[in-house]
Amino acid sequence: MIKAIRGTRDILPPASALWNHVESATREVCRGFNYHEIRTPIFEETALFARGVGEDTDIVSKEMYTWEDRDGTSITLRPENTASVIRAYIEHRLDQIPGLKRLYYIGPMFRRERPQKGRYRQFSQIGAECIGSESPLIDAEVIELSLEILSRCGVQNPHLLLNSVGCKECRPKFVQALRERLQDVKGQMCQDCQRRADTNPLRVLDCKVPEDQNIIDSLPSILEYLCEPCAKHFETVKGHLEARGIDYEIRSRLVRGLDYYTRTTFEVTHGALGAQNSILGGGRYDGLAESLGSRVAAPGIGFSIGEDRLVMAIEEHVKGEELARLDVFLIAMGDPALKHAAVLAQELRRGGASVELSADQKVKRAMETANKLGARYALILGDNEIAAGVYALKNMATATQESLTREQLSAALSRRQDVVHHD
RNA sequence: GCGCGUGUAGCUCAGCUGGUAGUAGCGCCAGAUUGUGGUUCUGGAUGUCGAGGGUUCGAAUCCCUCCACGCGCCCCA
Repeated sequence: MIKAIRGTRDILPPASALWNHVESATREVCRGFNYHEIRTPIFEETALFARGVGEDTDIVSKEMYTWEDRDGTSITLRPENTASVIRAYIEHRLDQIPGLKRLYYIGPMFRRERPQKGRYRQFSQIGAECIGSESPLIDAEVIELSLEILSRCGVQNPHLLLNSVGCKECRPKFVQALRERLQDVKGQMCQDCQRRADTNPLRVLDCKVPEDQNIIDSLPSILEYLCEPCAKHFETVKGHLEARGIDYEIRSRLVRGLDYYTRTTFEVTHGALGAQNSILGGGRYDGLAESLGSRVAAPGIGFSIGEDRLVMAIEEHVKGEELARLDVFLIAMGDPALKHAAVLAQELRRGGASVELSADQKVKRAMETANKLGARYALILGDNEIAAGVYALKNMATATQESLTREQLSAALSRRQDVVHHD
C-alpha cells in the first residue's frame, strides 16, 4: 500500500477544525491591522532562494527540493516565503502604489530535513510582511501583529525574544571581533563550537551545552557593536513595544539562520513543543531586494509562524472536536416527514447551523448515531409533530426535550450559534 | 545527514530466556416487543505480529536491510 511520504502527513477531521480555527483567526487579525493576503507560487526559480535566503545557509545548501525543469531551468519548492513576496513586490512594482504594503500569507513550505516532532518536510507557515519603510514603528507593529495572531489563536504564555543583528556596516565588525575572541577560548568549548568558531561564529552563540554557557556569556555582544543608526533604531523599537504593553526579553545571542536579516530580529518560543520550541521567527530585511538584483529598494520586516507548531501549542486546550461539533442531527420518520425535514434542514443551514439529516428512520438507531456524532441536538420530526405543527428538539447533553414551533426552533438554535461563533 | 529508541487488531497495549497471537481495555457491528442516545446485558467481526531477507525442525520473539514514527544532534517554523 502506498503511504504518505516521509515528513508529510494528512490532517484529518476533527484536527483539521483546529487548522481552520487558526487560519480564520489569523485572517481576522490581519484584516484588523489592514494586512491583506498575497498568494505566491509554491515553486520558483532556484536562484530566488539562493540569492534571497543565502547560499551558505543550511536551507539553501542542503534542505531544498530542487529539480531541473524540461527547459533546463532549475526549480525549487519554496522553503520559505519572504523571498517570493519581495520578488512579487518588485515584479509588480508595488512600490509605485501609494502606501506601505502590508501583506500576509498562509501556506505550505518545503524543506528536506530529518522529520521529528514539530518538524515536517512539508509544513505550513503563517507570515506577514510590511514593505516600504525602515521606520522602527513598523517593527513594533509587525511584532504586535504576530503576537496578536498567537493570542487570538489561543496560544498561552508566549515568550518574545528580541535582538538586533545590525547592518552591513556594523555586523562585520562584530563578527570579526567574535572570531578573534573565539580563537582564544574555543579550546575550552564543545566539539561543535570548536567547529563553528571557524565556520560560522555566530552559531556559537546558540550553543546549548551547559558547560559552554559561561564562556558564551563572556563573548562580545552584538549590541555593543551596533553603529549609531542601528542602536537608535533598536532603542526606538523597544520604546514602541513598551508603549504597546508588550513584554520582551533582550537576547543578544539570538542569531537567525537566514542571511537577509538586518537590525531587528525576534523569535517567540513556547514550552511543551519539544526541541522545536520556536513557534515564530522574524526580522527586518532592508537589503533583501537589492540582493535579489532589484534597483528598487524594498526595506521591510516580517515574520513567520510555524502553523504546525502553533496548532501543537493550542491543542491541549482548544479541541477540534468542539470546534467541529454538529449542531443538529435531524431525525425524520416516514416519507412526508423526510421531505419536510429536507426543507427544514436547508433553512436551518442558511441560518448558520450545521445539520445532518439522518439516513436512518428508526428513532433508536438514529439517536445512537446522534450521540456518537456528538451532536448538540437531536431534532425529531414524525407524524405526531407534523400533525401538531411542532418540532421535538432534544438537547443531547442534558437529555431534555421540548416541543417548539418553527419560530421557537430558530430562536433556540440561533442562541446556540452565538456561543459557537464566539469561540 | 548522524546517534539512540520504538513498530502486535481502528486505538492503547500484553505476549517471560524462539514453539506457531490475547476471554485484555476502549472502539466497531448485531441483538435485549417496532417514536428516543449516553450507563447495563448478550453475541460477533477484525490482525499477511511495519516490509523484505536470513538463522532454525520451528520466529511476533534472534540477525541483516529497508520503511515509518519518537527523542536528541545539526538547523529551523
